[in-house]
Amino acid sequence: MVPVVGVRVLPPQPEKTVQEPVPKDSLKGLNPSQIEIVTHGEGPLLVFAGPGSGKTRVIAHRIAYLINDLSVSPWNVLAVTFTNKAAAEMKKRAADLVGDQINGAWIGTFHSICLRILKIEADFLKGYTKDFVIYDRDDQLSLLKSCLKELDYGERLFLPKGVLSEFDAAESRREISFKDDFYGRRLSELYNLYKKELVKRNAMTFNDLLLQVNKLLSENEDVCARCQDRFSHVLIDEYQDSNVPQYRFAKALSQRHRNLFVVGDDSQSIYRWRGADINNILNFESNFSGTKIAKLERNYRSTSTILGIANSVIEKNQNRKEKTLWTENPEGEKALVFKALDNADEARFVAERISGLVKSGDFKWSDVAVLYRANFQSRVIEERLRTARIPYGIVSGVGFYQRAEIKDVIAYLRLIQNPKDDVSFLRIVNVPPRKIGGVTLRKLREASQAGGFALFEAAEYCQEHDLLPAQALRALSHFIEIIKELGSAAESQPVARVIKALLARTAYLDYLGDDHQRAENVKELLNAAEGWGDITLSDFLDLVLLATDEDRGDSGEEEVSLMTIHAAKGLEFPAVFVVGINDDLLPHKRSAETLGGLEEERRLFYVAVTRAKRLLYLSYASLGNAQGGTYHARRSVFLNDLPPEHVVYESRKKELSGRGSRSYSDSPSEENVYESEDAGWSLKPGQRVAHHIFGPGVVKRIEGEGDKAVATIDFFGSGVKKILANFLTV
DNA sequence: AATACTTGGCTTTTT
DNA sequence: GCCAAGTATT
Repeated sequence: MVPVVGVRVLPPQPEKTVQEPVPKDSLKGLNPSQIEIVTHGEGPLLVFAGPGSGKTRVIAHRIAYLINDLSVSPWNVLAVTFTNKAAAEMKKRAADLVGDQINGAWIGTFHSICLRILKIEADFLKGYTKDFVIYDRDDQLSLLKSCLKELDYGERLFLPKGVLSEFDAAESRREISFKDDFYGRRLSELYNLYKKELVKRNAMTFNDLLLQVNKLLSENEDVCARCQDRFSHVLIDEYQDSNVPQYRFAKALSQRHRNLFVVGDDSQSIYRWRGADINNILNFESNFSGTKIAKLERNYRSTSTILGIANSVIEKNQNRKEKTLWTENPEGEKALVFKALDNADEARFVAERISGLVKSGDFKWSDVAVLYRANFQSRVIEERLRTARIPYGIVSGVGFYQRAEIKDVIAYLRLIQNPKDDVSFLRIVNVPPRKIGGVTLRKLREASQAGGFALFEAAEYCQEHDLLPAQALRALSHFIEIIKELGSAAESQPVARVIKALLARTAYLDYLGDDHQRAENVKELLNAAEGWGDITLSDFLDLVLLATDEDRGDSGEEEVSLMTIHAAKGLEFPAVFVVGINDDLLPHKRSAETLGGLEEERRLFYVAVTRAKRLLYLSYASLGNAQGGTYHARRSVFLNDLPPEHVVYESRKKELSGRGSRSYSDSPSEENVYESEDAGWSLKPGQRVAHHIFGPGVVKRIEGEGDKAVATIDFFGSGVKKILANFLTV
């Protein structure tokens, strides 16, 4: 019952506005710091909300407070999140407090909000019509591939995936630009072509939704004023995950009324690799003058033991806002650190313990989660859980809308709505097979380039002017006919009818043959369309293209959840196993390549630890096996940061008949043997060391101590480099 | 259009 | 060392 640390620092209370502070329902069940936040007056507010501190609750209550207590019209409220799931949750929680009024407010993801704005203001868009479609990653890749073909750069230098991530990186920077070197200039040329082609196809990428709105807001005063007036109160969740365009969007919208309410936790910022900029939250104060700051540090989720571990893990990071989680929850069990012989042994440990937990009667399968750094790690675990007959489910994987059969149907719908969509055209022109092959397509492409129109238009042209062999023409005419027919159906009928007609007309389900799962998926899509009632094709596409698998994680199924740590963010489980806490894996070896990479990995570990409510198991293998052979694996440096009083160490003894033979010790002394073996801080000049990327070398100089020691190493072959001692093998 | 062979990549992934 | 995607071959 002892709080870990009880000191909370709140800034001086902002002066209360004229509104009467009479607590209504909107403040019911909140603690004092939460109330202070919910009843914040005017101006920007930044809330640092630790894990399990009631973050969603605070946002929902804030919305309710604005509407119920301050009589703000729901119409003036904008609440933004990153995922559909979070948006749905927020809306539901707010609806519980304000009822139907919530439907007046805009609550959604950055992308869905931007899409709505763009559709409303479509007249002011340059180059686009309001029928524009959204390209997902696969669509972008196939477009990019055709651009690469057109420019015909050197073979292997420009891999579509790599180029696309360069583009993503560029678009999340302050200015979209590339280096002025051989590679950069070409990238830039490629980028311009790619963007031009997107406009030509009347298609936007996910990024474009943000960029185009920002462009409108900055270039069109009327649109900007309309938006600013409309959204007098802007709320943003998970602010630490925002990127530069998202920050600009928030800034532009809130410029007039300055009521920007953001909630986040810099310690849970784990998405830098996809553009999130932790500085958005760290520099919020300087970006928005007059900012008030609040912290939510009381945790309602975990035992004080787990929080003690979490606190001491994250404390090692330099680039963070100081905060300390505390709780009035019981102390709970100590966390178990398990040293396994290898991955298989680790999996065995996990399976054994899960069985034990469930046998004890205190836990259901669904109370347990197994978390790992990288997807491939699930394989060994799965194998073991299967043999142990433990039901499990993998969270994530391919989303519903990513599946080939779903994308096919959607490609039909998109082409019907937007005949300029070449990517969709190419996807389905010969699906199901209708004898339109490479030769015909090449001719079509030539015609489209010569005449400056889209492939579908080129097909129509060829049809009218008899420009192709009779056989190809027949196949093509058939296809054109289907699309046109469905197009006119779409004008008067709801999507469900259109999809039905489309399936019938193309015999798509026959094409899938006896693959029942895939046929089921298509029927599921049809069900979804029917569920939306009289929705139009265009609205349906918008919904579907921004949708993801709903409810991940808590599927309600009676099974153990397996997922990456990234996928686990925002979730909680009574018992959590974090596996593979080895150097090179967590922290991942590639994290050493970027400045601040190690800190992000530590935040990832922090996120993993804070998912646990009651029991926490941390395991690692002493023998790794990856890419072929086995190798000597080191335990993660992060395990050095666990407070001794909160953990218990166990390891599997070698070569004892296996089953249940473990050594047990109450102190980490046994582990310390490994620590001194593994740790990088016993380095001396002249010593030979090795680095996983740069290979063997000799230590020249040491600066700093312990974790932060930096060694200057002369690598055989790759020259002199400065390396964090932690990343070296003695 | 289906099949065998080659090649490359191998952290995390939402919208 | 394994898998997926792309290419060549029939």
